Amino acid sequence: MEKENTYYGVKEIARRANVSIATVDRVLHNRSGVSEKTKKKINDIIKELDYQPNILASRLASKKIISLAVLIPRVSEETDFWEAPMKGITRADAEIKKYGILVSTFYFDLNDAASFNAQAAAILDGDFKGVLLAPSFIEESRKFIRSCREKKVPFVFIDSDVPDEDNLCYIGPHLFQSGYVGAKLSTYRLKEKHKVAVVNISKESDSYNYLQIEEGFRSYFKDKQLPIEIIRIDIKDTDSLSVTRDLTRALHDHDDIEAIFVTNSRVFSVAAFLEKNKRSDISLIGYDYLKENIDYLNKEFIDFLICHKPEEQGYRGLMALYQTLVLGAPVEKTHFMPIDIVTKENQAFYQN
Amino acid sequence: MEKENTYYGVKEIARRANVSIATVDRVLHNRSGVSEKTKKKINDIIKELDYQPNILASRLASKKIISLAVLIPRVSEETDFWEAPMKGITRADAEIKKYGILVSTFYFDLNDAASFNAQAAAILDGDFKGVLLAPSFIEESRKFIRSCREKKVPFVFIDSDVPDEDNLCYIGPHLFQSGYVGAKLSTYRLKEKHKVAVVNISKESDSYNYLQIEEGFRSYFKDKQLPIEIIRIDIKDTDSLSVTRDLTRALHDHDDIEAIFVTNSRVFSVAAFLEKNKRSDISLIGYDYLKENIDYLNKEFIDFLICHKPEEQGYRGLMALYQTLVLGAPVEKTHFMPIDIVTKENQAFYQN
DNA sequence: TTTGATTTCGGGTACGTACCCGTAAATATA
DNA sequence: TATATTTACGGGTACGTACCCGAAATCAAA
Repeated sequence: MEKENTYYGVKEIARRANVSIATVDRVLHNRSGVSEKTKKKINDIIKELDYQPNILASRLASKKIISLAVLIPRVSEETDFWEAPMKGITRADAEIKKYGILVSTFYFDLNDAASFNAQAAAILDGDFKGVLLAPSFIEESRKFIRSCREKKVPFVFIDSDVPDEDNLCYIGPHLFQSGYVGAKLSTYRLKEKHKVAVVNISKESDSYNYLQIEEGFRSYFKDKQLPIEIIRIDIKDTDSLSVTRDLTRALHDHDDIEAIFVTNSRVFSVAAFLEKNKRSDISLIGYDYLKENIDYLNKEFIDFLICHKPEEQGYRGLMALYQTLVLGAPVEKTHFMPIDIVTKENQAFYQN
Repeated sequence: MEKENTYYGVKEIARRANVSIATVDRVLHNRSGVSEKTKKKINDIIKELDYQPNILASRLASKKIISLAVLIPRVSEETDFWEAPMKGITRADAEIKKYGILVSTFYFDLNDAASFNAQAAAILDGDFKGVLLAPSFIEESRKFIRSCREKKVPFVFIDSDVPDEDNLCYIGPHLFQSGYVGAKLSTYRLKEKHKVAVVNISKESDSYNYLQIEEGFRSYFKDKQLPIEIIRIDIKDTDSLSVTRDLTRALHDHDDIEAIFVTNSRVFSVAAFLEKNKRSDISLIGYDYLKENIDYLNKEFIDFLICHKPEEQGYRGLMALYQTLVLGAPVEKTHFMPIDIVTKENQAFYQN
């Protein structure tokens, strides 16, 4: 593009190196057929001119399709949380389609690690140039990304991190600090009893994510040296009967709980319980901008929702792959999402 | 691009219409030299095929530069609020530069409407295809955008709206609801006195923006039927001596104020006052993610900052012009920004 | 030295659109 | 009717890069 005088094209490089543009092109794309001497000469000029490829021309001319795989949980009856990342992915897909990018989505069942493995295998069978994944199953994910690494396929994590991996990027919350924020929010309606509950509604009580959130939650009270008693409530069965049974027992054993902090998006089932039992005196904090949660927020049975922009995570995850594969631009290794505080008053304008 | 079988190019349209691609091109760009009969035939085929231009090819081939003007306040000694929108604008500029877009920025002084007019005139003198502006001066803005409208130059507002104008888009907060959120936040530390102050630190006490925020603030207490007494404090001179003088007087007259809501980003000067007078018992809420404000947030002299993502506004404003001028895509008339609640605990991850 | 194989290199075409310029056809004027 | 003007249309080139294929040069083997 001659619209900017400081940009040179392959023609100028070829002129200075006394070769054809075909040779310059071979060097740019690391194809064979150029002598080491010529290659060095061209690379020096590329560096000297700070050559920047014209992406429009490049993608127009190239017949290569860049296939990307997305590996995320399927939207389930229990939670439609995964609708939001998918929405972001669809948005990014529409934006980058014009560059010859083809996105394929592979869903797995959050309750079935075998489905994750099956879809991971399908991805490895295909010719994908990049992978965006939610590493819900840590060990299975490690196995999958080892294969990606061997094939030199960049991968991006969303929603949760797998520590010490060579991922291109992690885009998700800082979970410890998220729990810390939860603790602060649970103090706003504390009166005198100073007892709060941490509720984990999940088949797995000690997942890596949950532990970090709880650790952050407890740290707040320790840092502030607040005389708060924290009751941990584990609810393994996620159906509403079980939630009712377990909460009934816990609130009977601890009848002076003033606030409840739910560590994931199933806070609506606690809110339903509080509504049914006319316990609007208990402050409730949980996660995620889901329709059920918003409904209880508006009815004031939930005080705060903590949200990490899952839609934006999906969008940014795919854009990170585009940035590295198409633009050849650097990507920030870790992108922590904001820890958003959503209330009844500001929820209408929340951007997930 | 034959990568997607459902996309047809100008060649296919020409083939079906039995004309050359040059004629198709003339129709696509509304240039003269095509008979009505041929034009209709081509347009019918365009509609039938749902032809979508290849933007990469289009901008590569076109020699036209699309100039956009940005008209925003200069960063001042009083506030560097306007750094953030500029940052977003720069980011968008880098992203869309490859499409042949040239962005020029015109700054005005927030204390001098004449500077706004001078820059507006300079913009009208140039050949700009779109304008992004902060309509800080309402009447001057109306005059400017009337000229834009006559020249058929689309314009986008950020930060505040000018009602009933033919702007392409408004990207900014819903100010009434923002004040409403501020009121809710001011209740969290109310104990018994139930008296709160609304502080306006500005040369103009009745600006359109301020009035909407205060109206929202008052509406919250009215809606909840809370027995709250609201004290309005107007501070016309914005230097710290005046702030100290006016706050001292106000707190003397109302020594039972439990919370202060500042209607703009100058909340740091109230925080400085509270710090100096050891008034950590007063809850303080204000606006904007500025360094001074964050410092007082971390020292717990500010409880909450309400933020509207000014950087994102700048980014989206410019992207809206790109969308309409380059992509020919529809743009949503009003885009209300989130009303973000920033606390000491979540500020580190806030995305402005 | 001759022949065959491999490597290096460049011309040319392609991508999908933008736009210039020349030519033919249609229309207006003398 | 002849001439001048205007309109409609198409061929061709351009944009900056990607990549194929053929030719020339170099290297290795007989």
